[in-house]
Amino acid sequence: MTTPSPLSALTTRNTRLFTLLLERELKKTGLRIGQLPVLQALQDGKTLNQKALADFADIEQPGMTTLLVRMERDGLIQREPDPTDRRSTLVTLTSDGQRKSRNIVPVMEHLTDIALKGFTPLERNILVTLLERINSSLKEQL
Amino acid sequence: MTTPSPLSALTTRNTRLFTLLLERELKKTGLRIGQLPVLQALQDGKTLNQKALADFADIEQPGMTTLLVRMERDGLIQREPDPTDRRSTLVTLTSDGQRKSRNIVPVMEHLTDIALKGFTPLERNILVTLLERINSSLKEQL
DNA sequence: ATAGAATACATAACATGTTATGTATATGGA
DNA sequence: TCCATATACATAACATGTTATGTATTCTAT
Repeated sequence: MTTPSPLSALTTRNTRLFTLLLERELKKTGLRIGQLPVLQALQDGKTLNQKALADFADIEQPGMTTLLVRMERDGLIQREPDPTDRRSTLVTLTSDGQRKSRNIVPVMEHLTDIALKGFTPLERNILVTLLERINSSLKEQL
Repeated sequence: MTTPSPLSALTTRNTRLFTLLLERELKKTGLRIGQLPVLQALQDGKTLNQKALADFADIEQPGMTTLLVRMERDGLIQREPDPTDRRSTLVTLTSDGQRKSRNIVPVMEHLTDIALKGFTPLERNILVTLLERINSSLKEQL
C-alpha cells in the first residue's frame, strides 16, 4: 500500500516484508509466525498459564485460546489444569515443540543480518534509538 | 512480543502501535484499516477493477474480493460489470465512500505528528533513509 | 462467612489475510 | 479459425487477530 504517510508506509512495508520472509523460512521448520511468542515464552521447559502467554504475546485472551488449541492439535504444546487454581490452564512445550523452537533464533538472526546489510554499528544504533523514541511517543497515546 | 531480534521487534511493535491508534481514530469515521488502500486508490471518482485494487493494496485477489464484498455491503463502494471485458468488475466509490475517504489524510498526518514528536527534520530524514535501505535489502530477497 | 468484584478461560461472530482451486472470458499463435 | 494459455473473479478452508459475552473459580472487604 502507498499511504499518505511516508513514515507509517515505510514501517508497515518493512514489517510486512520481514514477516513474509520470516514466514517463508519458518515454513521449512513447520512453524507459523503466530506461534513464535508462545514457543519463546515456554523455552527451557517453562510453564505459563494462558493469560500470561496472552500478555507476553501482546494479544487478547481469546486469540491466545484459539492459537493454543491449534498448537495443541499440532503437537507443539501440552495443556493441563493448574492444580492450585482451577480456573487456570498450564501450558508447556512438547518435546517436538522444544525441538522446533530451537530453529527460531538462527532464522531471526539470519533475517536481521539480511535486513541490516551494509549497516554500520552506528547506523544500527541510530535506527534503534529513533524507533524506540517513536514507540515511546505512540505508547503514550494508548 | 519480545523477539530475539531487537530490530524486527521494534518495527513490528511500531507498526502494531500505529495500527492500533489508526484503527481507533478511524472507528470514529466508520472506516477500517483494510479499507484504506481501496479508498485511496478510488479517490476523485477513479474507477479500477478488482485485480488493479489488489495490486495497489498489495494483497492477493481473493482477499480483495472479500474486502470489496464487505465494502459494498457497507455502502462504501459500487461494483458493476466492465462492458469491455466480461471477466472484469469495475469498482467506484459511492458518495458516502468519497465523503468518508476525505477523513483519512488528516488522521494519518495527525498520527504521524504524534509518532515523530520531537524529531528534527534531520532525524526524520535519517529514519526514512535507513528504513528505505532495509526495505531495499528485504525486497531483494523476495 | 459471604456477597460482590475480579480473574481465567471458552465461545461466537466477525475482519482481514493466505493458499488452492474452479469457472468464465479473452487472447495469441499454429 | 481454434486451441492452449492467460486473466479476472469467486469460493472454500484455514490462520490469526478482534470485541462481546458467558461460566466457573478465586479473592476481598465487610
